[in-house]
Amino acid sequence: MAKNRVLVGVAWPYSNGQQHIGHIAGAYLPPDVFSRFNRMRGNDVLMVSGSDTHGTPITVLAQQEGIEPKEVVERYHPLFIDAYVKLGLTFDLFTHTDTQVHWDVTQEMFLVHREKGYIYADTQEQLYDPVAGQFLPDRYVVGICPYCSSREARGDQCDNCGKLYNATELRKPRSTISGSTELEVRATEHFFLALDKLNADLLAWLKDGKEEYWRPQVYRFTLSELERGELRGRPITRDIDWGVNVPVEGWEDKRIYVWYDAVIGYLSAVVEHALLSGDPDGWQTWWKTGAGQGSRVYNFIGKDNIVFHAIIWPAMLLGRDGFCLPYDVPANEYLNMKGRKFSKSRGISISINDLMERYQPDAWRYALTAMAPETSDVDFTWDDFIERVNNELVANWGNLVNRVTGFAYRACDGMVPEPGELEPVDATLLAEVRKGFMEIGTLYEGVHLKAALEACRRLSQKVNQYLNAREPWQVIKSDRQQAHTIIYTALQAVDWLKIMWAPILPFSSQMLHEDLDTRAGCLADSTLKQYRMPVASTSSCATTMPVRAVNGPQPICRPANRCAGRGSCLQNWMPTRSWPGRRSRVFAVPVQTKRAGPTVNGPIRSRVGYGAAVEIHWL
RNA sequence: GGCGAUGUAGCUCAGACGGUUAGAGCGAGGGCUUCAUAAUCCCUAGGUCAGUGGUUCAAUUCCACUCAUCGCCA
Repeated sequence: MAKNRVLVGVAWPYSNGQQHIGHIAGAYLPPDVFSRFNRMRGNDVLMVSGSDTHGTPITVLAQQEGIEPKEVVERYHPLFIDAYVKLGLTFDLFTHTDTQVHWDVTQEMFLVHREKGYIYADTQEQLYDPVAGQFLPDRYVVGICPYCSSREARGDQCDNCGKLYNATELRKPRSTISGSTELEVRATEHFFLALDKLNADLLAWLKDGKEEYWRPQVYRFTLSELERGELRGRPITRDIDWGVNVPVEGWEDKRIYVWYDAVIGYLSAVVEHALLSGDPDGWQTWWKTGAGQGSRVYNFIGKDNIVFHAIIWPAMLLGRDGFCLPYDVPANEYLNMKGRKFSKSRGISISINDLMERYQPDAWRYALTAMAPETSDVDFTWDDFIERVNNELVANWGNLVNRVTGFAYRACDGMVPEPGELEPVDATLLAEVRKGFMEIGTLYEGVHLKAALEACRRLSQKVNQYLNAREPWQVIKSDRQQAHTIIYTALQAVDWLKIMWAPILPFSSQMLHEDLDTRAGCLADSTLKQYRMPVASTSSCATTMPVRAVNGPQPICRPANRCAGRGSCLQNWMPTRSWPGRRSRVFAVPVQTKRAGPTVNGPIRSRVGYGAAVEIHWL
């Protein structure tokens, strides 16, 4: 495994509705912060995800609205992309599961698993609706709970008492498709993934050092599941007509169950990225083990998804030889709205597509990182959001930048001053800030993003303290040279801090980057290595560079207006500047036309039949 | 029901192979300062660390159980 290759897999959102800030805080912003850090660190990073286009949530919604599942996907997929771009999420590829590549990769994996004996066929008894002429998977049937007699129990589980059962045990079952209660129990054949055969291997993989760095709740949950040794075969096909075809003769009327194909997206998206990059075999560099190959694979998810990413997907990879298994699965808990789960149906929701209409991206990135539910569920409140942005981000870091660059601009003719001999206090400050590269870098690397944010804030405070102690605005009246030394020191500290902040605050860091050096390029293209230099010879804050060429520095971030949540209070909180695109990334692929009939495929690089990619620029 | 997690100052969270006065930020009260985005900086107040029982010389930190909340149960 090559340590400097980092593959960041982000949970695949169901494209059956808009996402809310709970999703962002839990599973979408953290991988971006992490990826940005790794890129600046000089690692090769590939961050991929896409819309999960299959599954009953989508077909149910389509049925309700009387439209095709594809139309549901086409409605929400672009909304995801729009919000991600505005928030500055740097996906190398955000695709979806209805691409030819994904179908090919999925079917290939299915065939390999089957050939190796990890997939077998078995019959199940299931409810059949003669009126609709189809079998009824769990979400398509309701009835009376066999245990607590609750009405409106779902096909597989009762919401009231939480019991699990087979739909055939339901009393008075009713089809949600036709409404019919004249249901039959029929035998139906399905393929199963033999997880039991992989239980021991999974346990060995988990126990091989994962306890050292996995989040405790993820590790313990996974461990307890595996140690019981009771993993069972799990059905991977269903009697539906939306999803990836089963690549076996005689199975044309069934589809691969969404959970099996969705996680394969982590592989198929890399394959697709390789094809788009003109290097069809490039995916192996990321996924295959062996000399000079492989990567550290991270899967950022919510806590509801742990079983799929820490057990099932690793099992599927073990079922093929020579593939990298997840290195870490940093699952987050939930960000809730005042103790209640975000729920679109109950009107408890802040959609991610609303976020950028209200506040600038870095405000969200800061607040949601600070509030991140890393160890337990967290309540989101607007007051909390406003206070964090105004009293922490703006007051501490934003104001520091403003006072330092502003004073430097006015007192030193818009140039970074030539420092004299550093006093011990000056050198001490710079030494402390420089240590932050190591300390904060370690935190980012271990995905302790909240702690990294706090460490950044603490260092920013050190610089504020330093300024209050040194008072350059007083010193300059009597000793110009010493004042210049102080300003230089503060500027250097701020210049370093902007790098430490950059993964969380890419937009404002870029703004400051340009304020300190008008010839500066894109900060996201820089690597931390460049900045690990002794103060005396640092080039990042070169003494001949203007602090800001024309009108003096502008605030890099501004206070948030108190009327958040009620709309139309945005005028003073939009990004203060915009940039031309600096860096292009293949980002989105339009939903392609649904293909007809089953596809029994050959090698996975044989087809490139997907729609045109879109180039997106990001910082 | 089973498994896992969470429950620490008003709020959001840290923390401790068990051991002197349990930490931070925000909020609150007071003060200095004015380079700065009514920001900074300093000081103060605030907690019987969910409850009960157990192990121990000593537990908030380990164990058991209870309660509340969340996730998973293929």
